[in-house]
Amino acid sequence: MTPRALQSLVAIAEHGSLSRAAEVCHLTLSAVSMQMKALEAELGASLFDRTTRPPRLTPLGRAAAEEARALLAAERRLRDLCAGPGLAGEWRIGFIQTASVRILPGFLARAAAQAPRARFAVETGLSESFAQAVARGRLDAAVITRADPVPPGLRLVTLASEELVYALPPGAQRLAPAEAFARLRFLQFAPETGIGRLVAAHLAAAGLQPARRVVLDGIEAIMESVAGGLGFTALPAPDVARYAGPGVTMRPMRDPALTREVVLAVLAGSPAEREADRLAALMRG
Amino acid sequence: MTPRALQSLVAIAEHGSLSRAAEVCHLTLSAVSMQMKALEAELGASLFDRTTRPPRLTPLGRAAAEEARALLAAERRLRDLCAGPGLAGEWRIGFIQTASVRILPGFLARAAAQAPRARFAVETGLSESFAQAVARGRLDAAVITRADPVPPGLRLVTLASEELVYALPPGAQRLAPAEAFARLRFLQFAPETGIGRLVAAHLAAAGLQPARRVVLDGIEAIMESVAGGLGFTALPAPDVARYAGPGVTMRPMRDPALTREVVLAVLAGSPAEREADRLAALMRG
DNA sequence: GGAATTTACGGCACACGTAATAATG
DNA sequence: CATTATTACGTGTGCCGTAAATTCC
Repeated sequence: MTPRALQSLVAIAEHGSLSRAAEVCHLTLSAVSMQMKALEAELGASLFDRTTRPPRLTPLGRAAAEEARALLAAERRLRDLCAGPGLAGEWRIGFIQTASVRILPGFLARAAAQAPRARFAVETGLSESFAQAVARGRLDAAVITRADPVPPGLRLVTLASEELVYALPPGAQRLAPAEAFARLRFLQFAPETGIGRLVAAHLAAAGLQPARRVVLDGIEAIMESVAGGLGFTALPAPDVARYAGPGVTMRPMRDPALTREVVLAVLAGSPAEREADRLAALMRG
Repeated sequence: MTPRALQSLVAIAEHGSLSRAAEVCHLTLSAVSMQMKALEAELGASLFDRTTRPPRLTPLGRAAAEEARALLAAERRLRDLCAGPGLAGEWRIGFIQTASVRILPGFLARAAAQAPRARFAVETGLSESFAQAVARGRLDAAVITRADPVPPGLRLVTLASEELVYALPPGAQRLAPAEAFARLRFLQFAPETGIGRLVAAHLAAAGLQPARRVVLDGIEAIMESVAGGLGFTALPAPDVARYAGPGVTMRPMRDPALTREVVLAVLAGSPAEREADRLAALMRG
């Protein structure tokens, strides 16, 4: 049951004789004859009626040729999958929350158009666990917030650099940040997230002690709370812009400025590293 | 790209390492390693990330394993098609008109239940051309009206013996056949058909000369015409019974009696001959 | 008799096991 | 240091081409 024998069987079904099939397959008539004999022996069935010249396919032989066609089509699909240029295969990619909203849809759309032989199994989660998953090979790549130190073995490709800004609730437009920390609730993004960790470290380094603090684990929830006057926050400017309600004001951070990098993380030395730039290009748009 | 190598690839995808795959496939670790190396060379793609132990499948490798699964499933379908007992394959069978109405539906229903691995490509036509088609191998079998002499090389299995009867129109119940031939139109089934030929030969042998004759090529059309009073006819009793309208009377032929045999014709010596009895059993019900 | 298929035979390629070596965790 | 994979090497299987024998038309 070598693929070549099945190819010959299909050729016989198409051309009606072993000799013509042999020509088409660039084989000797003798080789084709032996292939068919071996095939019949292996399948334990008679595929040909040999009481006539040329031998005719039996009903079973015709059906077998049909199945052989399907098998050969599967083989061609396998070859095509690997042969073509560009991204191919099943990519397991993690996206942090902000990226799943701002990057993922465009990425999938562009990938479907420009890399039709690639499929994507996407999951959402936190930067830290994604970094570990990429390092361990459970994921091929992940879009995360860059955190120092860079885990060893990971290569990072920057997708975007985003300035963090304060978002102040309605009625607090004039409030200086220092006053805000004294007088308002600080709505803090959960510190197990990349952004949350960055903000917490920033506060500690700048010696900023919020009078009151509420920890939330969703950006949209935080911004809705800001719009509702519950307090202020510090988040990437694009997210603030995305979710800011009426009356919410955006104020650059000057204590000092803080940016977060959205990066694509891949395992250094892995095959994914060679495709990292291509993936990043699809993610940037 | 031998099937065994693909089997190994799938096993690696399932079990996560070459060594476990080798166990499962009853192969040496070395053999599996070489299979994968050969596979990558043939496909021109790297399926494994070998910077780690055990090597991990690349995204392309995972997708390739998926396609390999499909290919192996196709192989299993081919084996299953040929392995099982009973009728299998694609049978090209011809049915004459009367058989297509009275035998074909039940045959297909019983075959679907009792021979699920068989498919049937059915066509309708005339006994004579079907006999030729079976003799030439264009059809595997045909249900036809037996005609003497039996074409050489054909084997016939009787499915049914049907008496031919006269069908007389409303108002002619009392008419003796001899009178009918003198006074009524004879609605004759087209003589290129098996029944038509039989009837024509019978008339000639019995010296019966219809006063007027109309040739039609459909049994239903003939019987509708009889019911409409256009004339009388001679047809197999089951067909007359099937289509007889109100007032139509059936009268046995006594000049002398005439029967037609419905037979299954197969090519002697062909693989189909070995299945002829099984086919006939499915046709008789 | 002639075309097509099957059988016989020889060579070559290749898949696999054993064993030694290398690389990763 | 143990586990796992790769490389080296030898053997046997089996695929295929050439050529002779056979079979059907």
